[in-house]
Amino acid sequence: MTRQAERRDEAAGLARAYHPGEVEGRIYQRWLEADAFAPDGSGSTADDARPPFVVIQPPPNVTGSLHLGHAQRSAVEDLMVRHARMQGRPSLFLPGLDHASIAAQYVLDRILAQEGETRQTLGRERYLERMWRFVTETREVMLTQQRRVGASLDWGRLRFTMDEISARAVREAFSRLYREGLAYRAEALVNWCPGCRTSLSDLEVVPTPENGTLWTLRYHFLGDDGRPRPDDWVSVATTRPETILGDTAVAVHPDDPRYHAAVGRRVLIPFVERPVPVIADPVVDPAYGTGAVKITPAHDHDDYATGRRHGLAMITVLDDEGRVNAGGGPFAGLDRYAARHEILARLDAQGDLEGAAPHDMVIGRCQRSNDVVEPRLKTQWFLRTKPLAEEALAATRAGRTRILPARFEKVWEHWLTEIRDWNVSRQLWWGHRIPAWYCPDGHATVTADPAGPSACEACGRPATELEQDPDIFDTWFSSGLWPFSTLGWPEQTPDLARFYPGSVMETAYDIIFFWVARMMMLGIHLMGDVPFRTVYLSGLVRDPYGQKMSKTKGNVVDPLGAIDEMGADALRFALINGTAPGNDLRLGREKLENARNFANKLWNAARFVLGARPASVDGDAALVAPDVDRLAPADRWTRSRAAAAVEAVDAAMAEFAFGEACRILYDAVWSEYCDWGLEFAKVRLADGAADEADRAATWWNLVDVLDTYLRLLHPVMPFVTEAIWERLPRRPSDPPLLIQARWPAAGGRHAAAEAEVGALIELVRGIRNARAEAKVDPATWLPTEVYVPDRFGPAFDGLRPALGRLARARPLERLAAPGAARGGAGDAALAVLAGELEAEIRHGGRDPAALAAERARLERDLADAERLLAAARERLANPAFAAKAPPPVVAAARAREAELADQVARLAGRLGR
RNA sequence: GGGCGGUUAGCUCAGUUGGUUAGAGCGCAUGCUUGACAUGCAUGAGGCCAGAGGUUCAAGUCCUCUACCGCCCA
Repeated sequence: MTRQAERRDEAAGLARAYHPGEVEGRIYQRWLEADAFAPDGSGSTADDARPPFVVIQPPPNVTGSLHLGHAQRSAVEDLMVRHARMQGRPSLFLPGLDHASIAAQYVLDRILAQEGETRQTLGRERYLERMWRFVTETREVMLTQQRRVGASLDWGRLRFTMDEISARAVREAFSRLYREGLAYRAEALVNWCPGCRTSLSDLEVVPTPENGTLWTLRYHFLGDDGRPRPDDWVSVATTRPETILGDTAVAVHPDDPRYHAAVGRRVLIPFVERPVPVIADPVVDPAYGTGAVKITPAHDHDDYATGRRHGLAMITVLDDEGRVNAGGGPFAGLDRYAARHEILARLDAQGDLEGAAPHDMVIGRCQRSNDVVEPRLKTQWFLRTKPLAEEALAATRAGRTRILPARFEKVWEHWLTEIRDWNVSRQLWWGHRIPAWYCPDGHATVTADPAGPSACEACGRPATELEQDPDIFDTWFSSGLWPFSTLGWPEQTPDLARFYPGSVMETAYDIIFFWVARMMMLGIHLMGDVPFRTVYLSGLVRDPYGQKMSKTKGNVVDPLGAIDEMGADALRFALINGTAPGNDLRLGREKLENARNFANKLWNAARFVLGARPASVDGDAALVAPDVDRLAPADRWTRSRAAAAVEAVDAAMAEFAFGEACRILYDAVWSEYCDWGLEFAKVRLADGAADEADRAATWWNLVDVLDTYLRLLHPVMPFVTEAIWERLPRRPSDPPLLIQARWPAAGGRHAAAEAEVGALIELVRGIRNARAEAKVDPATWLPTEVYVPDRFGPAFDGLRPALGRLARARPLERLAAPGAARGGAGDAALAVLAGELEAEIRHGGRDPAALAAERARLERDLADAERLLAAARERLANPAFAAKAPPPVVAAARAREAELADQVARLAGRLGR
């Protein structure tokens, strides 16, 4: 950098390039110190008469760390909140953390294993102490990361799903559901993870394709003497030979002729020597295996249903860790897979293993530990979801809650219609303990009182004889209360009255059932109103190849790394720009670089504006809206284009089209404000001949328009906009910080300026194009004559110096009449036609190559125009078009035809035709 | 098996209720240290909007079917 350049930078007070690392921490601190985040903070500029805007943040896992999905959600949520805040709405953005019991235990158990400990060696109490220590450390990681992203969360209202307020809400919710008969305890077949040693909800079981084996085994029929007949058997097919120990029947299809004679007879289950009947049931698929299947009601969901229909015994043969239990005869103590191996070997040895065939199957695995899920009979708490789901469905059908994008409504409908009861018991320690106490007679007493019941509700036995359920709740139960537990429910707090229901629930579409549905069901039931008006579902963030990011694949982009390198604004912009709601996003380096470049562009535009302040303007002067009459046409154009951006961004925001809003602003700032607005103004500001007041007006206009763009961009790029704004002159009525400032009001379009200056811009483009194609050295000034219709005259005169510079035209003369046809092709002038406007560039030379290029360009333009003209005429020639299309469309088509015809004529003339 | 989404420039993606010439970023080509920015400037090339039917004055956009890819549910 030259010395001179350095001095200029000092003068502007801004570094040559935007360095986010130098401003982000300081800016976030300023927001915090100003107390600008809370709706009722001392720095809030909200208008309390306006309706509040509430986003309760989906609480990330306390033991996790921020990934790009979180970053995107935070960016989107923060964008909505900052926008609402600037509109003067009291805006609450409530932060929180989720205890994520099974995930947290999984993480901690692995750490303990490294220390040679286990959950069991520590015991419940010490384990929980350890967990609290652990989450106290990890929670800071998450919170710091949220700040780095720039999320304007109300930290004073930070909540944790395991804090006392949440705990109270959980107890209260459960005891109410229990009293209403919506929570019940029953023995049922549940999904059991032997690794995590807990039951799981249906949603936590991931169906996984597997290359398994289908074995065929022989069960021998019992003879009249009660002994198995060596030569008389039924062949059954199974993928799980170890479960034969729990078999209580063999089933065939009632219409299967192969087995008519077998139904009603009895076979002997080997090893456990159990006689069981052959039954007929239509669920059996005769085409599967041999058409005869073994029935293990205690270890298979389908068999469980069959067993219940036929009143079969349910014999559990596996324990909590997936080992064969004492009922498993010679195999007791073996792991389920070791037992499988052993059983097959012994069946084979005794000639009862008939065959084995490869078999593609789907098995359930634990979402967390990936262990194969084992269905087991357990006594657990369940929620009756049907009535709750109906209320949730009614709410979305009536539009009391809107789901965006709307296509997810179908998925929503289907899931809630088919919903099954929700198993909420978990055999874990880290979570909310179920507030149910049992007396020796088996009566259950449920209470919201943290001290527990004083006596058994049913038989009056004293508390000392009661024992609390050792289980905890499914994490999603407490998460389901989040929209109101965070606001203090069940206490009727002022926050609850003011901020429930929330405005928008923003989350990724993959937890619509896990979480959104549960919040809806519990919110409507317990609060009497939906928890939020809008559900906004984001897409998933993927790597550049479309893969889901995961630690095991090693393709995870660390948001903090991206922020360090590119800046938080760049990350936010990259995560939102050009996205559509519910659509996945592939994020790669290019998008981040593009966003970083945009932030830098904005920074440099500000640098220019600040550095270009005319000497006559006091550096400390307050921003005054410039006198529009005094402005040059280009200034009015710049102003009007900003007004257009306000309109377009408002429209996009109203539809939650945030990606579209970003795109509009990117274009407006870069392609309009910087490329043309600043370039036009540059010339006027440097024009020594111009009136000092005119120069000041132009400069103030640049400041004013930049101020508008900073406001529009602030929700998505809060740091760089705030950093610029703090150096920019502002109105006396403005607050100290941009975060507190008002969103720009719509209005102020200037149609004439847009049309006139727009046409002149096209002319400059045409001239540049002609020069480039003729290989004119860009540095060369060429005499240029321009024709503009009279109505564009004043605009042309006002812009003449700027046009001259941007088109490298000197001298730049105005022709009185269209002149494109004058010279004819082949003279030493380049002809340019831009709409009604024309230019002739005198380049003097008669280089044959340049002449040929010139002619080729005009030929190409003519061919294009003719093609378009033909299309336009064909359209108009259709009588139905004029008859049926709306009049404005027809009028536009006619005008278009005339314009094209004129262009064709002029181009043809120029080419000597 | 049921449902949803995608298929638009070499790549990644926008495209609001059908309405002038389908856009962007990156990449590519050519040329530029032009007084904010090389994280930049200028100019350009590049698209039968997956395929086939249909509705309409008019279809990337609405309907039907097909193909391929992906996701969800069972």
